[in-house]
Amino acid sequence: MDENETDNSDKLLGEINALLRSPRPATGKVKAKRPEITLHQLRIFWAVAHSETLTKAAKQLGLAQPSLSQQLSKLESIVGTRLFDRRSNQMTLTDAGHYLMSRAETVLRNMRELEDGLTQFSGGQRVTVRLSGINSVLRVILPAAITAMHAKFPDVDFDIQENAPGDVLELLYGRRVNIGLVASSSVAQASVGFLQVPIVDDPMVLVVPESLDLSNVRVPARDLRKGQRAVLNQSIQFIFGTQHAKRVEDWYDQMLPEHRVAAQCRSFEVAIGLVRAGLGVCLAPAISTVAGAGALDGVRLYKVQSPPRHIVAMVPSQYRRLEPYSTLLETLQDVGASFVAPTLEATPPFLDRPALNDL
DNA sequence: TGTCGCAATGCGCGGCGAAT
DNA sequence: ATTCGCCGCGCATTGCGACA
Repeated sequence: MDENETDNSDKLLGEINALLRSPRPATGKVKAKRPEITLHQLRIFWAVAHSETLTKAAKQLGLAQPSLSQQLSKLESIVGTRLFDRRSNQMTLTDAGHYLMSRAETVLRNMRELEDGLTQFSGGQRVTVRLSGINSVLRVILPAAITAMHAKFPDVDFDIQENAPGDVLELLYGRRVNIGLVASSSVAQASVGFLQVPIVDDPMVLVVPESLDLSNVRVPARDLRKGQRAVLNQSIQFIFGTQHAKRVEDWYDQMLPEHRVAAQCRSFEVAIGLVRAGLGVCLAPAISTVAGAGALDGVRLYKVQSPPRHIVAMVPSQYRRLEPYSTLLETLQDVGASFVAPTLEATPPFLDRPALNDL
């Protein structure tokens, strides 16, 4: 972070308030205290702007919806204009709202960084690392990393949120979490001020019902029975974001040109259940196949010639050298390096060709 | 007499549930 | 989503007793 940005944070909130102070009326002996914009109001404003409804924002903040309504009303009365257009089930920013939004983000970001920066001076006090990531990485990589961290930093707590990749980035950019764990393909472009620390390469695998032996299949139409071909050509797509969904779809189109989408899932547990039941096959990241004992009964995992997904830790660049984040990143890398993918069967001959696109 | 510590009190703020 | 009434909490103020 730019040092000047921190200094400017205080000034900015002060300036917002100063600009709003109109000359006080001469009448009246007692000067009533003028209301000022508070950080609390800015946090609520930010949350509503991002979630677009008071109800969603209230859930996100852990407050009741009426409280948000009241705080927004206060903020609007201080500002002297509407910040949101109220439509049925949607709150959209007005021009004034957009103007405040750009300033509020700076204030909130700097406050968060100020709080985080001060943790290094907190001595024996407890520090909370806020972390958001996709389910599979949180389940497989994180536990070992946190165990190792507890040995080195017993006073560090973890606030862990499981989210879809888009939400992870949203939380990260809004400085509501310190670290995001996502696939690098989820990050559309290089984000200014953020580092991508590589954690683990996660190979893609094809999950099929146990009865569907593909080990010697060179031409499915010739080597498989009609019923087996039907199962192979029913894809159960394991998706999160639209970008990833498109790439997975391309892979199926190239490798199984006769396939049709039987189901779309957002959790591997559901997808693997459908595969086990014989509904179809599923292309999934290997890490997501690591589950509790017995979870992989009834299915086979095949290697595919598709580039691995790269799991990265997204962090604001200034955290790279700040404890305990720095050690946590190193620990995540150590755990990632020692990750052992489940035992996979060799790529079926008919799939033994490279896919055109990265997943 | 001035200072300190503690308890009681009042006020403002922000929370919530219910009603609209 | 907004409004209303109520409740709890935190803070400032006030009053009182103990002490130097």
